[in-house]
Amino acid sequence: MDAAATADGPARRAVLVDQVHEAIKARIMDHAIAPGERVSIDGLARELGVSPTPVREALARLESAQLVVKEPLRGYRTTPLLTPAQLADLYHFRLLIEPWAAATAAERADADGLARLEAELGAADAPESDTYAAYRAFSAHDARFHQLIAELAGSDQVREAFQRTHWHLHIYRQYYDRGIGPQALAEHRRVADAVLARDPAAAGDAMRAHLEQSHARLRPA
Amino acid sequence: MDAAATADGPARRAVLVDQVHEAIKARIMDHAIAPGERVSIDGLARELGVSPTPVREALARLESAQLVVKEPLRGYRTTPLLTPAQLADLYHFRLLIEPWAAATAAERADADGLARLEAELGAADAPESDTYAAYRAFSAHDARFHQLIAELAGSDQVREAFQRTHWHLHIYRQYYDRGIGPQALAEHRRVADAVLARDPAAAGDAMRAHLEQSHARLRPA
DNA sequence: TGCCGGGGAATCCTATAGGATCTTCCGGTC
DNA sequence: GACCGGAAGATCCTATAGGATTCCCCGGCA
Repeated sequence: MDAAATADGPARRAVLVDQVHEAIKARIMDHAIAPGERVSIDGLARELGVSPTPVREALARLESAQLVVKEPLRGYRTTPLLTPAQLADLYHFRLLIEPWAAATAAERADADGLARLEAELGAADAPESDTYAAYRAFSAHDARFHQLIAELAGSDQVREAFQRTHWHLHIYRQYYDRGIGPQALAEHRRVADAVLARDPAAAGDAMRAHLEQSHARLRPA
Repeated sequence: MDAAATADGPARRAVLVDQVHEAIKARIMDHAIAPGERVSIDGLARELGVSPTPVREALARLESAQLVVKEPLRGYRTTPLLTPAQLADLYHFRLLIEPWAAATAAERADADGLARLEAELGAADAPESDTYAAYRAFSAHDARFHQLIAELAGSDQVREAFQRTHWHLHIYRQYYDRGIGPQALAEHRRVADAVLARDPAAAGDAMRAHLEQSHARLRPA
């Protein structure tokens, strides 16, 4: 109950509102609720078998996280898909912070951190199938990998900033491409190798290349 | 009541929960509730003369914005003050994104944007007194100035990332220094002059210097 | 003196109720 | 055929109620 407490605390699952929050987030991430679609408070309450009160509280949290937007007296909607311009802005933002994080991780990471990085890469290889389950597994690895890089760089600010971008990308990505796992994984491997070799310049370059190629993969043709 | 609608939309003030949200945020910002202090849901409801339901929803929003943290079945607390290490991390993060924003603003801003920048600087000069009201006015100008730079650079991501940092800094700053207005304002002027002169390199350098000096002013002696 | 256990009060959490607002549909009018 | 007005239904918003958990104090015991 100690090492598992990374950011969310030990065991927050005693309260209904947290379960509701996770359930709604999952539905948005999985596109059980499409981007831009209306989200009914009472409807969700009926569907989840709870009262509207915890649903309301969960939606308020999701609003600050920008997964839904609120129109007073009219209800909530899921956040619309990013426009190409917004997608470009988001990747530009990541280019400002993540290459720095990779380079700094190569400088500062301790032995334990490098071991965790190696373990993350090892555990996530070969997303061969093109199924939805495989996609979700890859996406989870992607989130863990980038957050781990930020953590090794010692910056909570960068880690949290990445996390916010990741939610939007997760929603966006499914619409355009699902066969991106192996390519991204190979790029992750190059970043990790540079970090493990303690080569800051190479790590930064590898991360920059990864982000640019990732953006290119998502950009609509 | 029209020009004030910068990012929040025209008139969201028809719903009680929004008023409650603003009221609680103001109390945290003004230190009517100290950092780390417990925040009682029922207590706030009594104090504001409303029922606990909208208070709950407002606190859930503030939780995602990281102004309060929740301990299930125990209640909310205001976010503790940043440690010196966290403060350094936050400024490092700003150094990654804001000099870029200033340089890009110098490249891309249109005539209208430059006029707004000039107006912002002109309207905010001479915070001579050391009163609390003067501090609040300066802080509001500071937020607008940095967000305007991000906006001129064309990046919503940077603008939102700055906004999140500003909330924490606002809370932090009051504990250490209140006579910082004139210095910061002079640095803002240098940034703005470089942007108005369309000199990206100078704008980036001026912003970098501003952030480093701002950090130095806040760092505990 | 220090530690442990129990009881009451306060607080949190979820459900429910009723008033207010919005949406939708339908008939009437131009 | 197009536009406008009103009524029914659904939805949102706020208040209130009751059960569950936690906090706090105080008396008993080592």
